[in-house]
Amino acid sequence: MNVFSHFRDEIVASLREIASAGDLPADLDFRAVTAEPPRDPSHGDVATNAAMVLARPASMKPRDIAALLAVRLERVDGVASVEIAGPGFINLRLVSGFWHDRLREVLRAGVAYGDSEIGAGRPVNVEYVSANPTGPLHVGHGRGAVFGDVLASLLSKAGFAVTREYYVNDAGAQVDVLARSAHLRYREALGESVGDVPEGLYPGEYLKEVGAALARKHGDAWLDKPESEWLEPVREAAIAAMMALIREDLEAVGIRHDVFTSERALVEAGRVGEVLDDLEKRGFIYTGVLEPPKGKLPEDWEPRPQTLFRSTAFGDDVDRPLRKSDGEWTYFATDIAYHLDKYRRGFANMIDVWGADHGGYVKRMKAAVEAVTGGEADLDVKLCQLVKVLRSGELVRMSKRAGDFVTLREVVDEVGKGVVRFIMLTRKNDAPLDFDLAKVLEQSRDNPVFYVQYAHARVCSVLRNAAEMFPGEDLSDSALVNADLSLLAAPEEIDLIRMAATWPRIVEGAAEAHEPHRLAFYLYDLASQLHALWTKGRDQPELRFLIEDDRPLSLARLAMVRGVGIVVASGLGVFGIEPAEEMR
RNA sequence: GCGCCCGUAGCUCAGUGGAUAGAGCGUCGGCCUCCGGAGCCGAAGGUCAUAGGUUCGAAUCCUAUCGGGCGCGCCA
Repeated sequence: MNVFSHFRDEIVASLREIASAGDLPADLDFRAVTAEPPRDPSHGDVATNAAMVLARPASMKPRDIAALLAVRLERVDGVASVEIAGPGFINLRLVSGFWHDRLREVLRAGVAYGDSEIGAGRPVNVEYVSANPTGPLHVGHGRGAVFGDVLASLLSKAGFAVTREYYVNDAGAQVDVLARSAHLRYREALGESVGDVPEGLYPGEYLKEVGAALARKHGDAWLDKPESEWLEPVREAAIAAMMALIREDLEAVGIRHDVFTSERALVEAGRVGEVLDDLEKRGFIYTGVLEPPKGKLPEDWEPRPQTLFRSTAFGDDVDRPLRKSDGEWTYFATDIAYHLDKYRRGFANMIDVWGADHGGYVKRMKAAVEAVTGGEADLDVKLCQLVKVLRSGELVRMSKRAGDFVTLREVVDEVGKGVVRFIMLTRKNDAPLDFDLAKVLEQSRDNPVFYVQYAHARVCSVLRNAAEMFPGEDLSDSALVNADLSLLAAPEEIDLIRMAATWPRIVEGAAEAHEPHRLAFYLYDLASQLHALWTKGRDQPELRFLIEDDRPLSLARLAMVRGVGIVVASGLGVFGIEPAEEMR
């Protein structure tokens, strides 16, 4: 249960009753009414702004509305008291039994706790990674990869029908460069001395294996032959090899896409021509000459008539070219066809995860989606900022093997996939991220992965101790749910349960905002509160989780501690991280 | 020049239009013979870049300015 949407429903129901009794205007709009945790916990458990937001439309004083509402809210299940405060807030204080019920809910649900129906089974397509098939993934790709993957899991937990998609850019000039680079390595594999890799080709050593494989399979069939004879087959082989490499890299961080869509296949199926014909008929395509870009002028700039999409009609700054001077489609043109393809496959909700360097591309893509779907589809583009890889504060320089960047694989091999997945979400997607290889392995509060994992391990540890202290006692979740939870009455205990019971609200909020990093911050806070209470037990033995001569109280506290462990596990589950049983 | 993102404590950053803006690190002071050590409690530290505006209420929304990052036809 999302406690806050539950009470919001109760509040709105009460408002409707008041309206039908004639004490409020009949046609009030309640959308602005919220129910939230008050910033200051001493104000109670749930606060609503109802009286303040309705005052003006109802032409009444906030306090008068609050008084009417308070009377009814006092009778709502779980409400202990209602007070009107400040400019017109209504603060609800809940009975502790309400929180005990939530704890039972956690224990019954297990890691499914926090699952929500707000998605109502609606399909969402999350497209992420989509790195060019020209080499291994670097850490920047890794951030987008983890972000997209966890966002997908989060949306799935929130009740959406999620498809994880990878768009394979296997049609542009970059894959021809790849083919030439692979052919060079092929010649090398056949004994030729190629020297330094020429400017304009991919220098990465990972292509040596591709060249060697080509040599094994095809012998000297493409040696000393014109490019036209080998370009296509070499390209196919190289793309396949690169995609295999990328999928291994993704597998190493625990990512598997449901769908791989090939750009080349879309082009060859004539889908680009189709969508552009349609746009042309509707008058969104014309031939024109663009103004030269301001600022840094390309050296070979010359005014030239181009096939342009009227993206300015949909909020873009300039109209965008669809055809290159060699007659090929621009990337944008194929991307329009691709997004229409997603829409036709049933996705009115699309999320694209891109690197921040593609920021200038967002407006035109949104414009295009609006144009080709008649405004029926919603595209959200999430831009992931750069990752700076450090070791104890020192910038880590690029690796030779890959060419010029730190590969995702190197980082995963060094610190583990769970750490990579968590750290990538400890910042908002649009803020730059420092990834310190030394710090993320520290066992300290400064390291969020450790701190959160330690909370789960500590819960497991307490349970292990309990099993020794109370041999024969059933300590499973289904047994703990029957513990006498009314014994959990200390404010610290209710606070901890309240925090754990906020999880469903965090899930829904993060899912709606497409912001998985919120989960990381929440888990850190929850862990912090558990550790604090544990430590408090040192000075105040009566607060310890296990008290040998008070079995009922110990069982109740085990239920609480276990509840926290479940929520941590549920959160780590969304992150795709295995919760730790112990920290050794 | 234009567009997008960002500007919050000494540093790194949270903060879904709500009440007295939070956390970690660092600094200072205390605690640490514990269910599992890798920590806990407290203090100091803020013109939320600046100036206007909208609102009962703005770090949050709008406008302008300043500062930083990214991008700016035929790359993807």
